Amino acid sequence: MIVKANNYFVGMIFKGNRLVKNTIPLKREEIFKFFNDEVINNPKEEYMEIAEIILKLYFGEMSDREAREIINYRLEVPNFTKKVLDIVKEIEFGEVLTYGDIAKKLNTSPRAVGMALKRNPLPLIIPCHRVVAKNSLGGYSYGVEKKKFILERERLNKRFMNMNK
DNA sequence: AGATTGAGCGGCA
DNA sequence: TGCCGCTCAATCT
Repeated sequence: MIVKANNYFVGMIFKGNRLVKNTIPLKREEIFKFFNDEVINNPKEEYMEIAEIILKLYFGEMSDREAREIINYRLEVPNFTKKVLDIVKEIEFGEVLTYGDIAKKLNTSPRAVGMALKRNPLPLIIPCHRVVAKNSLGGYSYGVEKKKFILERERLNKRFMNMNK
C-alpha cells in the first residue's frame, strides 16, 4: 500500500500487522518508480501513524532507535544481510561508518556490504544511509541526493535529539 | 553451476 | 589525480 502523509507518499508492506518493507517518503512523481501499489485514501489509523513516523525519520526529527521501539516490524532478509543490518542498527544518530568498517567486522569485502545494504527492506528504520564510502558518500538506492539530505538533517538535529534523552 | 554485477578499497605511477 | 586488480554475496543465464 501507499499512504499519503503531508504531501509525501510512503510505500509500505505489512504481513499481518507487521511492517516488512517500506520506502522513504517520496513525491507522487517519484513513488511509482520504486513501488508499484495503490494509494490508500483512508488508511487505518495505525498505518497512518507508521507513515508519519517514517516521515519524521526522513527529516531527522525522531531517532531510528525510538522508531524501532514503536513500530511492529519484522526484518525478512538472508543471513548475511541480517548480520550487516544488525551492525547498521547500532550506528548512532548523526554518526556514520564506512563500507570497509563493516566489512572488517564481518571478515568480508566492502562490495558485499554494499550489496546487503542495497536490499535493506526498511530504509530509515534501519539507517543504511549512515554507511558511506571512505572518500565519498557512496551510493543510495533512492539517489545520493536523498542520502545527502538525510545525513545533513541528522547532523543539524543531533543536538536537539540529545536534549530529549 | 557458471558468469556478471555492484551503494567499495588499496596500491601504484 | 587516475587506473587497475581484488573482493564476494546476490542476481542473472
